[in-house]
Amino acid sequence: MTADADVPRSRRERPAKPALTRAGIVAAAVELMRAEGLERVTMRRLAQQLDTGPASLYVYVRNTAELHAAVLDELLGAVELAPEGAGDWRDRLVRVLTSYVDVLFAHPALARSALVARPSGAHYLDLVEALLALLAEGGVPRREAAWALDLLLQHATATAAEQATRGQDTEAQDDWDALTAAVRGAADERHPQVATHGDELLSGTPQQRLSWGFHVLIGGILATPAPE
Amino acid sequence: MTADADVPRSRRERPAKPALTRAGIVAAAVELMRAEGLERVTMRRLAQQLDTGPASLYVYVRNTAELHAAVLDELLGAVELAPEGAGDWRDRLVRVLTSYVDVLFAHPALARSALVARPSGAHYLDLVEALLALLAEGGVPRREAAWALDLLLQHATATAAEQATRGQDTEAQDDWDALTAAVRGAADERHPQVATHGDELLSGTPQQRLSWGFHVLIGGILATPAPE
DNA sequence: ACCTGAACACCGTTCAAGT
DNA sequence: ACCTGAACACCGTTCAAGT
Repeated sequence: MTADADVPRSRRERPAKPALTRAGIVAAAVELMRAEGLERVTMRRLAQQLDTGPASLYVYVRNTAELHAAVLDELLGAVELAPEGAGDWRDRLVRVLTSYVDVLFAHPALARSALVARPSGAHYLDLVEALLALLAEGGVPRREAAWALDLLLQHATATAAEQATRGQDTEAQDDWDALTAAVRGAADERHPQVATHGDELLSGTPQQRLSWGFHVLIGGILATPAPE
Repeated sequence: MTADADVPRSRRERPAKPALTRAGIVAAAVELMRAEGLERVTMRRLAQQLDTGPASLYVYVRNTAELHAAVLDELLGAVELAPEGAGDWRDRLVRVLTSYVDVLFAHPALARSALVARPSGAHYLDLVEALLALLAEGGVPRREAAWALDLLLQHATATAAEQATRGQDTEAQDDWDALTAAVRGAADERHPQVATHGDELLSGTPQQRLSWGFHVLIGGILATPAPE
């Protein structure tokens, strides 16, 4: 309080503009995303929020993709890496992955960016560590475990990216409608298999499919040796 | 030629501007993408190419996402649905999927859009039909086949989206460098598993990993009943 | 009825010039 | 040395007004 004495009045009207730091920028980006969604986290809007010009952000962040990656890693801090309760390594593996998907589900567009620019932040490394530990506990050999890691994370991330877009967007519903229409309308001689599988193609909840996918992968991983 | 007689000279200076049609727009979009990449296939640039204003395109295409979906379906016409040569259904399944990945590899950004807005065009339906036929041939029950379809296509599409971005972009190399640096630097007590798996995490060619992924999935699919 | 000029409301990124 | 105003080169989409 007393330190304000030598700050000019004009500067005290609003809370002092905090000095820019990478951490401050990322924190503001997270806040902005929670408030308005990732698509609003642009360099210009974020700069506005921080009471500066967009050029200033480039001192601390290489580009928009790097900014989004930093936001993602921040969120990954919420993943449950050591789920409580009983269960063998498979159950715990699925629970960690499901927690990861939950985090991505809550912030749609982030999952998409995770598919494109693979993260490499501290929280992501923690997640990798936890998953590798569970695979090791299950006796999965090192090479298979390393490759399995990518497969499991890919399934989780891609599912989040797909579902996330579907839930929110209005036009995602249009996509779905178009697909169901295409499936239903495929009862011609060109697509007999599509017609036969019609109901099954549209069946199951996202949760059921995600869970089945994880079990398919775990089963396959245990049974399929990597080359070399 | 003689039909040109009653066309004013000013209109004959350049080749007659063809009437806009959805097919014409999509064809021009494909051409533009082959020449300059998907990121250049914007409404404005495409309109310029077609010698009109961007607003005119909205008469035939709902939005940019739909345009890109139409371009993707066009390209999917090149997927090898009935690969020649011997091999059981698994081999042929992997070959169809690999052909699909090859098509996406050739046009990076398209794979990303396929993950987000699930296509529903004619060529996509042909692909689905071919995959379901192979799964049926392998004795996979209807429900499992329907769900497996999504799993297989998701793996193929996501891999293409990841790899595609990595190959081209300059900053994708930066991502990779950051990741390898993170893995190499993880030899601390916080990430012992990452350190242990260091070499394996970075091992294998994209082709080896893709192929292994398909075999993991096929094995898992055959062994994992869907719920209900 | 069909088409589109012009406008609205934005973007990312760079760099010369300031402090 | 550090920071940033202003500019460059773009976007998607809408709608009133034209033919």
